[in-house]
Amino acid sequence: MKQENPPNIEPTKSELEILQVLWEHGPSTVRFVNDCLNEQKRAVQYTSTLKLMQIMVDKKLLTRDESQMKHIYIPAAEEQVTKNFLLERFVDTMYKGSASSLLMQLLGNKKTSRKELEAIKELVKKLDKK
Amino acid sequence: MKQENPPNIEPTKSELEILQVLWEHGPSTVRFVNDCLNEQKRAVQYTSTLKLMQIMVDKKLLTRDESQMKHIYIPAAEEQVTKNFLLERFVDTMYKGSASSLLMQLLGNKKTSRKELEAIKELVKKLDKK
DNA sequence: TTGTTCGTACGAAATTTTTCCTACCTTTAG
DNA sequence: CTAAAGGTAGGAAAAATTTCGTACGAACAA
Repeated sequence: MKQENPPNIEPTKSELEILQVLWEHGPSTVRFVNDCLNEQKRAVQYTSTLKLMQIMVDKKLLTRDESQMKHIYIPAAEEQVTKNFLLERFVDTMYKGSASSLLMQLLGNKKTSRKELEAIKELVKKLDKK
Repeated sequence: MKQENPPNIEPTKSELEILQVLWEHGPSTVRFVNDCLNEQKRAVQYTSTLKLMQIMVDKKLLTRDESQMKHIYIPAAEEQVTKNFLLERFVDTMYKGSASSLLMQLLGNKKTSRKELEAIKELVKKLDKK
């Protein structure tokens, strides 16, 4: 059964990058993750990625299927659960836990596009109807 | 004249804690910041805080007034500018730049209180009228 | 004056995070 | 069979971050 609890340990920056690859592409081999990182992010040696992912298993951030020679790595917690956890920490530290403060900042941000604003309005409208 | 640009360098976790004290209380001495950290966060030696704040001056995250013996430290960038910068990075890395995705997550979060939801609705209503 | 308190500067140690080298095993092409 | 390619394991180095000890000067109370 899948782990639903937030990670006990906060993923580091590099660990988060790996989680993101796995979230986007599903359970993967080290080779695949490493290739993604090299394409999308920066040059990094295969064994570096391997090591990091092994550490993440130790930390219970990932689990892995060792039944094949090419191990398959899987996030230990659901994407939404982990993201929720990180978002909450972000809101707490940056906005003293006030989600509306965060939103206000978001709305005041010039780089938040008109399209985004429309989507946000829609969201809230739907919310109102409930 | 005050620096309005986002920090060239990303503040580390500890550096962010210091910035938050300065944002909340305004320009302060090391002694004051250190006391705050010890109250609000964790035990930390005076010279550790001093060192960190000196490093932050090197990195241009802070400036300081040395005209008195007790130096006064000041964030180099406006609170809003830095927070905007960090928020944007957060949205980019966690939600591929989609602010509405973030909001959706926020609204689905059980810990976002009813009160917060109301505040958010108000915000959007006001936005609509413009 | 003198010693205690409080400040800064700075080097270095400790810790955490990231990277990579080496060894060795399995699979596969020739 | 053999060599090459590709996999894991693990130690250690490198880099980044955090912590603190020591030195030393200024302020201040006795």
